[in-house]
Amino acid sequence: MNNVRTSKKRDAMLALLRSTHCHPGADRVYRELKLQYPDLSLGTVYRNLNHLCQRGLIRRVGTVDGQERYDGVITPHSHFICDRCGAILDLPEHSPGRDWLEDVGVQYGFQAEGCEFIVRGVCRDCVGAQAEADP
Amino acid sequence: MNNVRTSKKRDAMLALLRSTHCHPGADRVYRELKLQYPDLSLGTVYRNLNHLCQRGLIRRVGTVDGQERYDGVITPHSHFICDRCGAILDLPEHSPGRDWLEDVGVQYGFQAEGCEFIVRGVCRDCVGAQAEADP
DNA sequence: TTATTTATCAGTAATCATTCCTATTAAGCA
DNA sequence: TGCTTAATAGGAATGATTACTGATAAATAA
Repeated sequence: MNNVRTSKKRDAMLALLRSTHCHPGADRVYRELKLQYPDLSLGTVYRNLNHLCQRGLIRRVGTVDGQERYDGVITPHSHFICDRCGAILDLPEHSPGRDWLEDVGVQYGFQAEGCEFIVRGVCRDCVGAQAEADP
Repeated sequence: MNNVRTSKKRDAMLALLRSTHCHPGADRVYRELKLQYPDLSLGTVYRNLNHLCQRGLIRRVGTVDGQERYDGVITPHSHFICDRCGAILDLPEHSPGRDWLEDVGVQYGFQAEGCEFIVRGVCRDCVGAQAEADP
């Protein structure tokens, strides 16, 4: 007796998120898997994204242009978000010393579940496009 | 000739954001200033929040329960976000060494505009509430 | 001060991401 | 093979944010 059943569509979502580095949003996941599963519903995509997050199999990266973005790679690493085109890049891990997190946790009385470091700016492609436009 | 005029409501919004540590969202700003300016419009709140962000006078902190949250204190510091009640706390600054940011910037070709470190978990009040519920 | 220009605003409609609802399907187990 | 119920499709509902339009008021000059 297990209260979580296997689901081909959910498995496909997890596989898709694990195989890409573009940190897609719900709409992107929906459109890509719709090709393989023509009867896929957008509600199913959202439900399974939440389901996978709750089980810790994927992570929310942040919202870009009002859309939540997801990451199937859950090993510790940082992210760069391009404010121009919305691209999200993986960066090497940057976390504070465990002592820093413990210190502020004790000082402020919170229980830390996780932490992330996010860099914002303009990505390589957008910098290049700007350079071409401004001679 | 200046293309930015002073506005009592915009000034009041900036003053409110600078005077509080709760990192309010648009709705909170609207409800608080509605007391002082009964004819305040929600559209004005959103327009001015974007306006102040573009001028670098306030910062977006992140979305909590689907609502964008804002910070009027723009000196470098980190944030803690409570996944239970949505509270956002200010933490001391924690940034990587400038060399780290420059190194990854060169490596990945991006121009960094800013970076932030976010800790998520359960805040002191919610930990206490949980302790009371579970004897 | 008065006139002119136009940034700002109130009010409301529209947009869009996300969630909720209900009947239906199918995964796991006996 | 049935039974139970998690998972689903489809669509309606929600809610934050934006867009639109006519009115208002801040800066500047006459």
